Amino acid sequence: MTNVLHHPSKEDITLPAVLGALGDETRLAIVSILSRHGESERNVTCSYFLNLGSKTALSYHIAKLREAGIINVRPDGTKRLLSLRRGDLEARFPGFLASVLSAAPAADEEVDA
Amino acid sequence: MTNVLHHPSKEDITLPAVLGALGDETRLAIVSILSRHGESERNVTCSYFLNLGSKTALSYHIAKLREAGIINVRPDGTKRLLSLRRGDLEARFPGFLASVLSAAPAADEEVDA
DNA sequence: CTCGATGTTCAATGAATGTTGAACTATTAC
DNA sequence: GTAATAGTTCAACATTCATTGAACATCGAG
Repeated sequence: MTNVLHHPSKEDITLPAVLGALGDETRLAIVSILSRHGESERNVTCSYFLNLGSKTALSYHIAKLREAGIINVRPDGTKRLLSLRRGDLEARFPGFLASVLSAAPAADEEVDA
Repeated sequence: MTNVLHHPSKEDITLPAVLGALGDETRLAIVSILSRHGESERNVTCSYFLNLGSKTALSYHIAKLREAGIINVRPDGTKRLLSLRRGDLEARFPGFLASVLSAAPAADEEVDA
């Protein structure tokens, strides 16, 4: 059925949805870590965050971030490549993402490498 | 009992708490309206927001904003004067409040004046 | 002191949230 | 083909969240 992942268009990203999505430690950590991985999607998949929770929980959180318009999820084989929607967020809420990221917790990323 | 309203000190304001508090339409509207009322507390009391919900609901939301460190609540007689903690928020998360406020919904403030 | 106004507290309620494990789909490797 | 890998979906569950109405506390005015 809905095999296509829905992403809100830039203009459909709303502030309450973004704030709500980021108001969770796990999701904030995902975004923070994601921001430290260069521009495009680079080998950052869902399982990259398994240290933050079970794969079911991650699926849930990542869907929330996607539906809020914060991240992009692109299927690549059996994996999903994740990336921050920096441009869209900056266009929609100038300065917002930068201020959040600069204040985001150090995010002791302990990754299963 | 605890007749004194607790406000977190500047350094105890955390990003997840702030994001969580702002991830609610009613509270975002309160903050938005509050930001449009000059610097200090100026005749802006809890009942100023009665168009946004019942007084019980407002008491709840205003307490949330206070506990998150977003607003200051100063008792004045039987009223409480509300004000944004602009300085503390700016010191803690530079640029954050400005970016949120500039993107916040127009806040059709219909006040019982 | 009594009244009216401003808010808070409490218990109850329903909705939304986040987590889990099992089952499932889809792709890749062999 | 089978098996392994990567995620999703589902039902169940516990927790938190937001709202309501009733009762209460506090202050100012008269």
